[in-house]
Amino acid sequence: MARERNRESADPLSQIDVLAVTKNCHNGQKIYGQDSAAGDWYRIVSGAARKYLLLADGRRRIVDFLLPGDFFGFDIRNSHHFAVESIGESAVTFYPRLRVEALADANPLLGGRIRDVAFEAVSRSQARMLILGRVTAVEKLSSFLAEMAERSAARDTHIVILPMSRYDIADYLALSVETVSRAMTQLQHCGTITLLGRRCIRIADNRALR
Amino acid sequence: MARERNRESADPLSQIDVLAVTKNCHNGQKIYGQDSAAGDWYRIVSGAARKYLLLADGRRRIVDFLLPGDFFGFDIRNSHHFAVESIGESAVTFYPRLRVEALADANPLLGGRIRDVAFEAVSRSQARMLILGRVTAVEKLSSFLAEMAERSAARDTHIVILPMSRYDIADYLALSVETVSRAMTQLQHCGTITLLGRRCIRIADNRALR
DNA sequence: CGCGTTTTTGATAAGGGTCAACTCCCGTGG
DNA sequence: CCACGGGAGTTGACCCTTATCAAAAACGCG
Repeated sequence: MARERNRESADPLSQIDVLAVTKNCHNGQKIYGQDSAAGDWYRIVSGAARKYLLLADGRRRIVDFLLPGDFFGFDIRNSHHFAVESIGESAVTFYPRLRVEALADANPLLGGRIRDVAFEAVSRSQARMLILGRVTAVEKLSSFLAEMAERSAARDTHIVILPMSRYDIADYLALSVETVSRAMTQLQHCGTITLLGRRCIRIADNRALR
Repeated sequence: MARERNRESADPLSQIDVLAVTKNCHNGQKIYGQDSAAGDWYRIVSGAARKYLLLADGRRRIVDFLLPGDFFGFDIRNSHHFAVESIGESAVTFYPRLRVEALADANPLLGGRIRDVAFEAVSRSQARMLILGRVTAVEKLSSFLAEMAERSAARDTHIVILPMSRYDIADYLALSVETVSRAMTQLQHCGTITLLGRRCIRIADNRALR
């Protein structure tokens, strides 16, 4: 009985799962691009993805890293056309937008949850802007690592696994790869972090990171 | 936004106006701050406002300029607490959040429109991130002016009136005031813009701006 | 083991921050 | 009406951070 009540009081958001299809993506595979007819919303199940834009001069700007649980694809109608592609192996759920909206229209609880998800996206986006607004490279990288630690705080908060390459981080922070690398070693020398592997970091001094 | 208001004689969004109160704000007046109980959504009617955050080191980061028609206040539950204050004289409408949500629950069309507003906020936020990600000061300022021209394209697209000070622009672009000023004169020397007044700009070469 | 990619390290030059001085604009009050 | 004052905006000089070019080192994969 108690279990059934729990199921009923479960997140209304799970209602839309019946409409969804989940696909596996390999490294670099495009989930959606500029050309996409864009009838879907998406959610990362496992792995990671990057939302990016190629500038006229050939540079690449990554505007968001998508991690498990993150929804995306709200910005389709935006004048700037982003593309999203998988980082390594990942699993992504596709939600048909029209059918989800129809369901939301019929169910206020679900509609409210979708609003919340959108508001969350706004919050994340503005938090990211604060990172970009920081002055020095070390500050930018520190903020980035703190953000990653917070977002992937499934288990040990002190260990952060970075799914993305240094190039990805550079394009995200608007820095050069070399500067990212230098900032990383500098943080290690200061004793703020410890590099367990090239993409695995232990946060030694959480306070210094923020 | 203005276009959408004109699109149909009865935008479902106008339903929430009956719940709203509009207030006049003077220069620098706080519309909401960290302490706010945060039971409201807001919309700029006239004038402008800045959404900002004071950093530990005393610097100020402006994450958004609010212009007529813009909704804000969605991010109240965010861990980063922003404050919003009026730039010059402005008029702001206050919408009681709970009552608006109740209305949205009862009216799917309204709920959908509110989702759209939230999605728009995401889009704007990501467009802003692209500006911050630009490399040189001239590029940043160019993008900013282009954004302002587009957002305030009520009448002549070529004339842009900046409600905010150079200091505001600097804190928005993560530059120093001096650099903003230098970039402004540089754009003028290149013939891209013409300064009609200190806060009034004519865009001479729209293509060069982007 | 050897090759290519990723990451790190080094040297140089350019762009922006900082400090300082100056000009412009606007409102105030004599 | 004009002088004054203060904030806003501009310009200049100097130093520090970062991008860029270049190369070496570490790692992954066959």
